[in-house]
Amino acid sequence: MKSGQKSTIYDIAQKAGASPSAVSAALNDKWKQRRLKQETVDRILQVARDEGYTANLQARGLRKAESGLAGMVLPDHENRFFAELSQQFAREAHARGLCPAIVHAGRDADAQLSSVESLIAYSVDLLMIAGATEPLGLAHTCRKARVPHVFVDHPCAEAPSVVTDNTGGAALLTKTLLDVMEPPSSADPATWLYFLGGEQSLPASAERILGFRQQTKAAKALFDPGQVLACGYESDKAEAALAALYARLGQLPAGLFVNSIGCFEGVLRFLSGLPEGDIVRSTFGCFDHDPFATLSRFPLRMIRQRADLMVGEAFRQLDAGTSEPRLIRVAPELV
Amino acid sequence: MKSGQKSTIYDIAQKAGASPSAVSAALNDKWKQRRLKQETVDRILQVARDEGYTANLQARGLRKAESGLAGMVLPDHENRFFAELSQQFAREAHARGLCPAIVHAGRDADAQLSSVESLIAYSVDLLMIAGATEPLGLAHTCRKARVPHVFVDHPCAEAPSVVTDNTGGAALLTKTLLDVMEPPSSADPATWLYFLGGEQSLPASAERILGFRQQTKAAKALFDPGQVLACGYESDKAEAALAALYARLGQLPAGLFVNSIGCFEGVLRFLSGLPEGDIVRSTFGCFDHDPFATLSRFPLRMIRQRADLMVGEAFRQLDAGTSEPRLIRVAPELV
DNA sequence: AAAGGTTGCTCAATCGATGTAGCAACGGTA
DNA sequence: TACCGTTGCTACATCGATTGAGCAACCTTT
Repeated sequence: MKSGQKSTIYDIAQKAGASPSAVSAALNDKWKQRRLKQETVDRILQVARDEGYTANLQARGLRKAESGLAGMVLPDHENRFFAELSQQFAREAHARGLCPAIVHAGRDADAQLSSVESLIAYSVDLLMIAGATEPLGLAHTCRKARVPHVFVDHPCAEAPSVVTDNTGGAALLTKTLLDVMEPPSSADPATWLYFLGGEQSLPASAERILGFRQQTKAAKALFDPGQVLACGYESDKAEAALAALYARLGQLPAGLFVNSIGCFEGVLRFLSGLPEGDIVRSTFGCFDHDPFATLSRFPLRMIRQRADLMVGEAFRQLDAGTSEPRLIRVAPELV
Repeated sequence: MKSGQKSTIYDIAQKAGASPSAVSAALNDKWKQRRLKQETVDRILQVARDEGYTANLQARGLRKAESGLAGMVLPDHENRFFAELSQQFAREAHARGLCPAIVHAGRDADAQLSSVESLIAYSVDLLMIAGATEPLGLAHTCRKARVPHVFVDHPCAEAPSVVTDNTGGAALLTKTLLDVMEPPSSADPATWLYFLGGEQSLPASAERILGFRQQTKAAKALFDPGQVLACGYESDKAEAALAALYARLGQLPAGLFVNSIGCFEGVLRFLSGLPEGDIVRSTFGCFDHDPFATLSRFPLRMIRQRADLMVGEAFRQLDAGTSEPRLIRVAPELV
């Protein structure tokens, strides 16, 4: 107080005429087990309050070999879904009395690894990893350090993981779109439903494509491998791919399943150059959600990943203490 | 290694046939000052590498009375602007060799205070506070703990602060909207430009309203206090307020200055229930930015706060070590 | 009065890294 | 031979909180 320095249990002990151990016990509500008099405890707590004492969590962490920190690693925050994940993570961490430490590590595997190592060096009590580029290495590091960990969004084959039910979500969106469209005919590619965006090699995309195929096949609306345009995740690529499709068909396709919000941005850019009439004949869906996408001038079905449920599931895994691999799928919702 | 436990400098010392001090010196590149033989150092480093040693940052932090953590407190992440702030913060923290610890504290003053205290308890090396509800108390706590701190978005009268030039930005947006609209007439409230959202009592809103008033007055388009609808920041409130206005006017107003992206969401919800023709006669502006909003079905001018510049300025304040109050305004851009 | 139990506390080691102070061995100088 | 300087290292206290072990003082019991 006097010098503006933070006070320690030693200061408090002195002012309260007690020992540091007594102070510690009093502050941690362990005074009954340690058989301190109520009176002594009251005295200590009074002094602590007067001094504005707050524990040095590094010292506690060092002693107890834990930190009270909940670590999260994720690629970035510019994505609505990740933003929701981190928000929910912070909420749940708080509810467990942990302080969230969130690190943006980008998409680079090495950067992600160094972020994980750095969090481990702080003795984080748990680690949630979203959008891991190379999950196996990260899981290995976590296990070596005995840190409870869980993967979200991108699963890991060797650790508990929570992911969106991509196949189911894609199937749902596909079915919804087909229900709204005129029945496609094999003769005319312009009447087909196309899948746009993502990469075959990535599990998430692959699963969505699977869901798309299942439903189009069931509805006898799968005619050609060319219905799936896995052009990548960048908006530019999606814009270009759609432009090419438009040129080939001479018009927009009857239906378009857009694989991510980034791609959808590209789609919107392309559409903004078209006359109104061209657009209203088409049906659009997007596997991702953004409240502002409702702004579009045509009806749009969207799949919203349930960040809240996913984080909840992830914490349940951590609470359960399982470190065995396990894949949990959370159904997304149709908006 | 063998037991999977993390190794310490003591383990390394033993395996390398050296003392813990020597190990510490070697690992911290202080061996020249400590006069260790190159050979010894090499031996130590080799062992450290083999063991996969990483320092216990809590122990180091305890000893050095610092943590290598850069703390940030912000209300939430659902807002694009805050998301950008935190992203930029993480980048800059990283560039300084610090690990970002980002806490979502909501808008509640007590929650924010306890977040700040908690971060201080971890001996964060600096603290950036965005959107503080009651900055003075927070600043006081930081000063008492001698933690360098800076406020962003919501300024503090007693500490370095970086804010958007709200007045200037609002004036710019107002002027832009008025330039596009038909000249409003005092006789017909439906021809007016309205301000929607925010709270008079909050500095940011007050400044924006000031900028709005300046420009509408200059353009002789300020007719009535009722032109400013400070209904709060929630989308529901904004939706309700706009609905009420619509009911009163029998139509949409000629111009609408929406105070934040959250409010704009409410506006969009309301508009989605209206026929196309009703909307095209109005001019919209929003003091906030979202990439998707640029693709809306009506033209929309947006003010984009420069999170990147703001965080940069904020770090410059921290680097300079000034703890004296100082208010830095960063001009936003029109999109 | 000796033995045993309870009450109310304190001592001291511990966590892992850091850094000052200092020790031993050697070479050179007077 | 005694003295000093350099080189290469180690010992030990320290940061602040936690916690097992243990010590007085007091009260019962036989």
